[in-house]
Amino acid sequence: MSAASPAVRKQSARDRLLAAADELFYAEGVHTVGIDRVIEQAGVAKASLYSCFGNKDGLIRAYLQGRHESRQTRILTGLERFDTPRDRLVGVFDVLIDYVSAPAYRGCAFYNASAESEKGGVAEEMSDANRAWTQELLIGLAREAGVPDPAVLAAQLVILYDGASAGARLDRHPEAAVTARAMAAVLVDAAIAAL
Amino acid sequence: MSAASPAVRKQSARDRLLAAADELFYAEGVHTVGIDRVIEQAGVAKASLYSCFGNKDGLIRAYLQGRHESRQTRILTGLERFDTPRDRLVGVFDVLIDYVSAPAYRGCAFYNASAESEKGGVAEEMSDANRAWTQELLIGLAREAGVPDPAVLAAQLVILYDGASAGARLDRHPEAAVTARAMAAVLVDAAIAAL
DNA sequence: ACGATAGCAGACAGATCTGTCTAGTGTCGT
DNA sequence: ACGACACTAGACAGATCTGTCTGCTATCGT
Repeated sequence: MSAASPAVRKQSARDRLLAAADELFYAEGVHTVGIDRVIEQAGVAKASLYSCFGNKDGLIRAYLQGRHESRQTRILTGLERFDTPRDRLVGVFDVLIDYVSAPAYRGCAFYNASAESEKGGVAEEMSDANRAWTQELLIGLAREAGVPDPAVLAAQLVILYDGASAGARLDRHPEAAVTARAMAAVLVDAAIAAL
Repeated sequence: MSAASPAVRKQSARDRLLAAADELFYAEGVHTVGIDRVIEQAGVAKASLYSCFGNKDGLIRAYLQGRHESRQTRILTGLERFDTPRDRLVGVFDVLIDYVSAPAYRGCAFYNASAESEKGGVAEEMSDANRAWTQELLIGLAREAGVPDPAVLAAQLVILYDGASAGARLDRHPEAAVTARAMAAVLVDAAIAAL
């Protein structure tokens, strides 16, 4: 009962705003969706939005930051059920298959956001951070698996990952992710066998 | 001279409009760029735009149709220098490397356009046509190469292609395409060797 | 010479978007 | 009881966007 959490009553305006932005921005695009739509769905006053996030760019940043964090936990917890580094490397694609199979899947939130933002904006910055995290995750797993050149394997897996993500989006079907998982398994096993 | 070409003088308003739209829409997004920017860059009256294309959606459709056709010729002519079906399959990735290495490269025009358009719109329709063409091209080349299952190889190459395209965009560097080409070569050779 | 066609210039309507501001409400800790 | 705080409701300004409309000009085929 410390003074740490000031508003446990229902949900702060900030949280409702973020939830609405997450849904609308992802489904229809950060530029297509206007401020009014967000505050209406969140049931929040416009002044609250600007008090919490400064401006629309701040809201977009928070939206992408939230996507980044939820993706990290989704992958990390999804990987817990696998025992070996080899299985975890391939398991990243199992998590991806789940993700792109959701009916609401509309591609990579970071790619989408930067496709409709200007060069060098918030979207690019957040996307870079997200990609760096993925790359390091894969390199770390590859190193644990003891493959000769972890960075090379990781680069190849990133291509499969991006291809699966984009393909599932454009085809509106998760098949590409299933194919990518199979390709990733072959690649990982070959790299491990090359010891 | 027949009555076939009515305006050889300089360049029709339609052509200038299309050139301006191609540049601006690709560089900044179909939704971000307004009609006024396009007509200003084209040096054309607003009424001409609406007389030529009906509305903005019509201009977007024509822009994507133009991208589709120029991509077809770029790939087809780029493939002419290769002699065997095997080399042409891998050659698709050589053409891709050239494309993503251009400083103005900003990812797949169809993905970008559909990322900022609503579901079921023009962008999706044009993207579907473009992807179907690519898939059929790869299946045809794989069949010519005599691989056991052309559709499977084509599906795998599409993933590499999409991954290279998206990766080069997000990393702002063509490296992913080079890696994808190497992966494609391994895949194609393995499929041919499996005869 | 004379329509027909294509194009230009720009005002205008109506919608929509971001961001600001005022004024008021309810809840908390003290 | 009271001040601080978070929030609400909505008007408002100013910009921007799509699309229409009027009026004018130049060129081309016949």
